[in-house]
Amino acid sequence: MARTPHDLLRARVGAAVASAFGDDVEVPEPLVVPTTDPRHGDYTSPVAMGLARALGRAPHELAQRLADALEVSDLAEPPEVVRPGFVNLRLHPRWLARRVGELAGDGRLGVEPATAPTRVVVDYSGPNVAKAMHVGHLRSTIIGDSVANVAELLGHDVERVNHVGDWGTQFGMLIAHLDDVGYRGVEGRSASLAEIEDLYRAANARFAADDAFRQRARQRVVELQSGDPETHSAWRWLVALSMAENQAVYDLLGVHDLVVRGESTYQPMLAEVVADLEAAGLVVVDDGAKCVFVEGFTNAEGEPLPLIVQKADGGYNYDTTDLAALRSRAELGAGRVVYVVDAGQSQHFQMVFAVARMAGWLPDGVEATHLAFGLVLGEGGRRLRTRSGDSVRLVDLLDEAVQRARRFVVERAEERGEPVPADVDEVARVVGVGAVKYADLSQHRQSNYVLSFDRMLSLKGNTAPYLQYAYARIRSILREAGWADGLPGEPPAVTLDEPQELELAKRLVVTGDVVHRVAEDYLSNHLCTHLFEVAQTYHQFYEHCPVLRSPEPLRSSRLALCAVTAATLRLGLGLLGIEVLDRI
RNA sequence: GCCCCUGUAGCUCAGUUGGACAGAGCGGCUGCCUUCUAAGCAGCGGGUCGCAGGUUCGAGUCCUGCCGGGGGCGCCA
Repeated sequence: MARTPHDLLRARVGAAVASAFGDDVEVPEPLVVPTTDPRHGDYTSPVAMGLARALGRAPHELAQRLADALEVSDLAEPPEVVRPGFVNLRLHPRWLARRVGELAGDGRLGVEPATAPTRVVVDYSGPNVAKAMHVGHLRSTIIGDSVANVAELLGHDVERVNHVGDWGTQFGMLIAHLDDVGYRGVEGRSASLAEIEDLYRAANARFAADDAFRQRARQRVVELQSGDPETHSAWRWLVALSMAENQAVYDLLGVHDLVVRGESTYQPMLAEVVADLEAAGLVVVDDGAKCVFVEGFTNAEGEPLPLIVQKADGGYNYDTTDLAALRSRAELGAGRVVYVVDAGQSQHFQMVFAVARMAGWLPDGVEATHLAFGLVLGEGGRRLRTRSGDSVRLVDLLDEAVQRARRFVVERAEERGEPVPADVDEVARVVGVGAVKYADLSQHRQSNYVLSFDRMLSLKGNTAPYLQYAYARIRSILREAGWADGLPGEPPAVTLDEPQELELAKRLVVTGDVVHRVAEDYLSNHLCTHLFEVAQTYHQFYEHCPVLRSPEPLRSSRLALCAVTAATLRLGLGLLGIEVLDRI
């Protein structure tokens, strides 16, 4: 049983409705909502207004009956019935104080495990072989990693899968081109990804212009698919080089446990996938291609739009691969499969999910979700590009953020006449990368996201540096008090006499609600807002309530508030994949 | 042409399954560093929630239409 105020009040109001109006009334949702205006208390129940019509009574009267039946004296002030028919609830300081004391000894900060843990596959990042990761992969990686973190905290069996683009017709031309420029049989040599990208561009150009080359490229695809050793080893060389370079990005981002299971993984299953679809009577041959038509999807001419599962030339495409991957994941026991892929693919995923359901590969209990996200835009509101028009490489973007953070730390030290900290590189990395991640995650996932170094590193407002700074400040106090390694024994009694203490406690107590909400809607910006509010409320507390200078037992009570705040920030930022520092 | 997303303060954006007088941050202006990190805090200004209808006790939120922005639309992934 969750013990967040929202959950508790929901249960109490539910019980009160049953006792006041009988079990058979249909209870209008929501039972309780947080208020927007503190004058209305902390939470309010609008159910009386929802019941007014069904029961043929005035809302105000029903609200009064509800309030009379409501048993909340242990956690809230007496309910207040107001105007149209709201029942307002204000949390009792004593309850809040006790709850904060409990959180001080709770590593989960009141985040209860999921009631029905399942296997969750999170498919994210998905870079392409022979291409440097660019900003498009940034959001997928950052968002996907956070989704996985949240699911993990709730006790799900989480699998982080990197569906790398390591297969396809493009390898035919690339390998054919390698032959011509002297790369044949030189798998031992090293090459930068930039070099490979140049080769890729050149291959592309030739493929478009040269018939003979096109023929050889196609031949190479056939050889690759049939497992020809020489072709295969060239392919493996490309994959290995690409992934080695990507690894640097993952290291910088602090992304771990991401298991590569690329498109090539599913090659052996494709023929069977198509055969099974045919056996199920779902396949229609159209212009030589094997198609599955899905109701409700049309093309630009208004004609039915198919998912093409086998091309006219016999080859497979990513529709087939994604079907095979989804089927495989369901077979391996996934209860939920989450795809973190840009919004441009949403029709594709809708169709893949639909076909998988038609084929019976996705039982009703298995949930497939496309977590769509918007584009990364430059400051002008256009797609982010370099001056030369290329897409921005992820390493360059992250490096710039880290460099800017470093410059700030150095400049601040100079202003204060202090030496530059010895760990300036570490601080710069944590702050710079954290800023990039937070700027993304604090934005609504579906909207296009305007990337601005100035804003994400502005160090003021709703940014990672602000939160990291708040954390470091708290840690400084805890260190001073000897609390840095944990509580000195049992959680101390907490008192909340100052308004700033009370406000802080109210924020600290709802982390469980917030995390569970984010686990459901996958909108990390709600978690960001919560952390920002916690930090902001903490800073107000910090200004008005001395901690170390206060006499006992007030000192310990305030230290407990500090400890819970620090732990909340660390937990929350951790869920976002953002590190914290004891000193900044 | 069809489908999806989107339009909220000068700028960037929040706004929980419809709930009370729409909120932040940035930028602008004014104060606060012999006191636990001023990357902070306190305060002042600023919005016909794209437009028009509709549903409802109640609409930024739901429905319809229109206007503007983004993305997608059969053998690339």
